[in-house]
Amino acid sequence: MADPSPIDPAPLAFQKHDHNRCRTHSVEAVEAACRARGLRLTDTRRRVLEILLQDHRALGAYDVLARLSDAGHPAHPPVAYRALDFLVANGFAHKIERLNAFVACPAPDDGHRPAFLICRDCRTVAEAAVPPGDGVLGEEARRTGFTIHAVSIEAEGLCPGCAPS
Amino acid sequence: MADPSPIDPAPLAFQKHDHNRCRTHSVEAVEAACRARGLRLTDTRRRVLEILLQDHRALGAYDVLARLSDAGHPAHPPVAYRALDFLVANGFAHKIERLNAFVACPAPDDGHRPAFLICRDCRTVAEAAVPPGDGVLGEEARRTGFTIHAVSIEAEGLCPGCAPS
DNA sequence: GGGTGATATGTTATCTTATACCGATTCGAA
DNA sequence: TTCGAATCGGTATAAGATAACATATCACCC
Repeated sequence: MADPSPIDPAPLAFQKHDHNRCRTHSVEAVEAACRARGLRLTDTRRRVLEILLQDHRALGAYDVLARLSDAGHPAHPPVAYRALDFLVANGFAHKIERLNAFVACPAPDDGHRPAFLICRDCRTVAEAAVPPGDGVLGEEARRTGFTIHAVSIEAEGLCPGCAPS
Repeated sequence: MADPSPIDPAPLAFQKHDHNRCRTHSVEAVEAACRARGLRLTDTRRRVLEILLQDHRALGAYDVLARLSDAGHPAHPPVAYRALDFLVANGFAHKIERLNAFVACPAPDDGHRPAFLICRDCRTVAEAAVPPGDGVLGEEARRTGFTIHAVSIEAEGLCPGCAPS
C-alpha cells in the first residue's frame, strides 16, 4: 500500500505533527527492515526503540536505562548499550556525538545520510538529508589518500521553541 | 615578515612535513593571537598546547593530563580541562567529538571553519576548510527557524599510513 | 606602593558515559 | 538434536567530565 501523504522527516521534529503516526511509521519500518534483513528485533531492542521514539529528543544511554528499569526490565549499562549499538549499527537510530546521546531515526527505511540540527536547550534533534557526494571532505580525502568510513555532521543551536522571543 | 612558502594546513597531517616548523608556526600564531586579543597564555595553557602540537594526533584529556604529570606539572583533571577549554574556546585547538579528544589547530590564525578527517587507527586528524555558507544545514535551519551556533563535520576512516596495503 | 575585582589555579570529590569480561541462554540451521 | 553464533544477565571497572571552594595571581586604578 502506498502511503497517501508520505512523511517528510526533515523538519518534523520542530513542528507540531501527529506523533503517534510518526512513531508507528518508524516502528513498522524497523520491523519490516528486520524481516527483510534477517535481523532479530528482540524485546529489549524493541523497547529501547520505543523509548527513543517517545519524542524527538536525544536520550543518553543512562536515560534509556532508567526508563527500561521503570518498566521492570533488567537495567545494567550493557543492556542499554547493546540495544543502542544494534539500533545504530542498522540505521534505526543515530548517535549524536556532541551530546553522547541517541535519537531514533525518523526515516529508518531509506538509506539516507543524515545531518543533524540539535537544540542545546531541549535536546530535540531534527534530521536534514545530506545530498549524495562527499563534498569538501570527499575531495580532501581523495587528495590525501584517506578512506572515509563514516561522516557525522551536527549543528548545535536553538530550535524555534527554545529561541528567545 | 611574509612567510615565503605559506603552510597549506589541510592535507598536512597525513604527509611528511617539517613538523618542527609546523609546530613553531602554530605556537607563534597562538602567541600573536593572544597578544592581539588580550588573552593570557599561561604556563599550563602553553604546555597543553605544546603537548597537543607534538604531532597531529588527537589526545584525550587524560592523555594530556598524564603528559603534564610526567613533566612535573600538577595533574588533576580540571587542570587539563581548563586549559583545553581555553584553547578550544579561542580556536587554538579543536575538540573531536567522535573521539572525545582534542587536536591542536594547525592554522590558529585564520578564522576558518574546519571539517576533520580522523584516522580511526592512529587518531591522526587532518583539517579541511569548509567553504563559507551553511550548506544543507543552513538551508534546513532557515526553513525551520533553527538558530545554528556551532557546526561539527567529522569523517572517520583510515589515513594513507594505516590503510591496508 | 596598595587596594580591588576579575581571572586563573590547586584540590577534593563526584558524576556521567562506556566497555571488558564471563557464564548462561536462546536461536536457527545442518 | 546437536552445534555454532548471537544474545542476554550480571559484575566490575575504565574513561571522560564537572561541581564546588579555597588560594593565588594579574591588570588596573588610585
